Amino acid sequence: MPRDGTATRTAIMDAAQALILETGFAAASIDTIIARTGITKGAFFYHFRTKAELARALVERDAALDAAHLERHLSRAETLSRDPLQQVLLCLGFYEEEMVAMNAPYPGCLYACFLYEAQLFDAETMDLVRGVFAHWAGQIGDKLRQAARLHPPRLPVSIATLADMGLAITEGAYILSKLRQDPLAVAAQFRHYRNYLELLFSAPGAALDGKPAPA
Amino acid sequence: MPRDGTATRTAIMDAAQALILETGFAAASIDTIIARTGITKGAFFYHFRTKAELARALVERDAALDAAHLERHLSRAETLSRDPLQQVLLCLGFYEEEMVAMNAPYPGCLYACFLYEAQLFDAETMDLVRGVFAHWAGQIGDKLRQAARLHPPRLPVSIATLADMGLAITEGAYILSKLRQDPLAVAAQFRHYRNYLELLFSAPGAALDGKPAPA
DNA sequence: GGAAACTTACCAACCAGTCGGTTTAAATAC
DNA sequence: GTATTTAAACCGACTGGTTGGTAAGTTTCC
Repeated sequence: MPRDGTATRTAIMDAAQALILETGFAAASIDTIIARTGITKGAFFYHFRTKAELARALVERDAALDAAHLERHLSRAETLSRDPLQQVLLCLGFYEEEMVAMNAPYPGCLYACFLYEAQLFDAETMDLVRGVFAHWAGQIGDKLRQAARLHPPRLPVSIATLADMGLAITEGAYILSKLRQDPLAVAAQFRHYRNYLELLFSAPGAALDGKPAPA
Repeated sequence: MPRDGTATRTAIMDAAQALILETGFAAASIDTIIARTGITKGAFFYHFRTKAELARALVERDAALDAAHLERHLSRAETLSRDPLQQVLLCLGFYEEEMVAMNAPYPGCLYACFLYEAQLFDAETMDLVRGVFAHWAGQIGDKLRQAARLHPPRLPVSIATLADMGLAITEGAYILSKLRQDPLAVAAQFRHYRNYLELLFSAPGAALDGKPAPA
């Protein structure tokens, strides 16, 4: 067996993803990708038959990472608390912690990037993106539905759109963060989402103090 | 004076914007734009010296429309209520009404689209986008700051990021709406934003009933 | 007639993708 | 322990189609 090509493959994918988030997919030429990776055209097309195949591979990789990410946070929250509401709040808190720790401005979300060039991709690739969103909202939605049963919400809300709100907040905050070059923007928005859930599911007169959000 | 070219100019811009929201800016070729507009290449380059100039014109047009849009809603809210909190809630309600009335799935936001291809545009064009966001968050932030003075928030929050949340929710909801081809997704998310503001600025034991949000 | 509003024909640069050839290192043969 | 084999991994020149942009001429309307 000859040398291992997986390092090259991931190097291509890393360079491609970074470039795509700078210029978009259409303008991210293969020539630039291979120049940044330090390889040649032949090597690229050995690993990916077409540019579309690279796109799909990138989405698949991110989807797997994100699913594992959520699973990690959720299971950790489930061991730390028995209350589904607390589990959601903890899980969102873990995401927030990571975002606070971020120093570089957020480069953007590949899913959103691809969505805004949607016509360039085959249906299967976009279905993968839809699947990522559906999975996240589904998992969080399940928890929220359990939470709503135990803690009647103070306003009549649809749980499905409430779970979607996490996705919307995330994507919107990525845009703000990217536009303003502000690494903290995402954490701040996540905090507001968590605030909303706390207020929504708290008893009418409950005291809601604690460590205030940093400015 | 020869014939009027403004009709052609707006036709180009309309066709361009629609196409750009389907494929992104880079993949929206001038050839396709002129084919859809029903003109020739010469006509295009008579109205716009470069493709970048078209991009800037599109952003400028949308920026002016959005500013007028906000101004209209805000002044209407200001005549309907004297309380700054109610003014914000009314203003957001007006946005929501429009989004509920929408039947076609949202095509996407030009600002976000351009942001995800940011490197293709000159700094001035992206500054225009930054300006649009800053203006909206500034206006709503002013109202929220007045509201917070009259109605102490139930949780310690940063007003600036609270105003930003409206932008984040909007952009995120556009993405959800576009991905799922769901015209109602934007209204649902806006409703949650309004819920959050209501809960945040309401007295601890206040009754918050009213017409429930539609499923 | 004169200028704004267009048309047509054209070009150099860049694009994704191809193809025959070369290098590399592990497995096998001796 | 060294020579040979073998296929994966990689190279780089090439191509046909598309791109943004140009320039010189034509139409339209006051």
